[in-house]
Amino acid sequence: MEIEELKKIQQECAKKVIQRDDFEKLITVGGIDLTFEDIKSNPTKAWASIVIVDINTLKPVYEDVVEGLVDFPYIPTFLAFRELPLMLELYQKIKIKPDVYFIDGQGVAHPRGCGIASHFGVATNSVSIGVAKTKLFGYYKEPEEKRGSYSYLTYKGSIVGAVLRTKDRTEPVYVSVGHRISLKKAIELVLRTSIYRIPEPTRLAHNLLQKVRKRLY
DNA sequence: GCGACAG
DNA sequence: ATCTTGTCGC
Repeated sequence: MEIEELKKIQQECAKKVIQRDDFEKLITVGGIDLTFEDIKSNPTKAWASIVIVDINTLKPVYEDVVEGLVDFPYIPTFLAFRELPLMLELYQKIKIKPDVYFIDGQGVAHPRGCGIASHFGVATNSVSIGVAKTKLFGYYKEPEEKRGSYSYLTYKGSIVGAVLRTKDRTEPVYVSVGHRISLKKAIELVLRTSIYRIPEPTRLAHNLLQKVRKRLY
């Protein structure tokens, strides 16, 4: 498929994104992550996992894994075309749906307004938030060193996300609206679910995958 | 033209 | 994302 067509898909997706709170409750949070058996080869075997935690205890209440083949390469700004298919398989498989999903990567903090977190939210019509470890798009000033402080990610005068410190004196994470939630709530939720730098749902989903990849699970 | 560039 | 042990700092 041509790159231009993929751009159009992202532009259409961006039009559907809802950047305001559109949910009843926010009790369970699911973190989704992917890992690859051999990132050098294409296609490569991969696994997607989800760990759902209760917002009050931050303890897992459900976890699941799916295995599949990924044949699309990693191309900056087109991550969704590589990782979304397996995430959607996982979505279909899970017996319990969380109230909100944390997706590794950007939401609307994307050149065409539809990073993988927004793409996932729109595709499944669910509430989603993008939580990335590094920046893809936008400008910002370094937030204060204390946990909870943040600065906005901006582009051409508009706010596209936030750079949030989830732990004192630790590198911040990049939060942006995925779908059906406001940036304000997204920031609050990521902070509330963070004990370490990476919020618990995502951190646990990542840990689970490391075990799966090493056949320890 | 040059630099940046989620995972 | 992944390859990898020890090591520095809270």
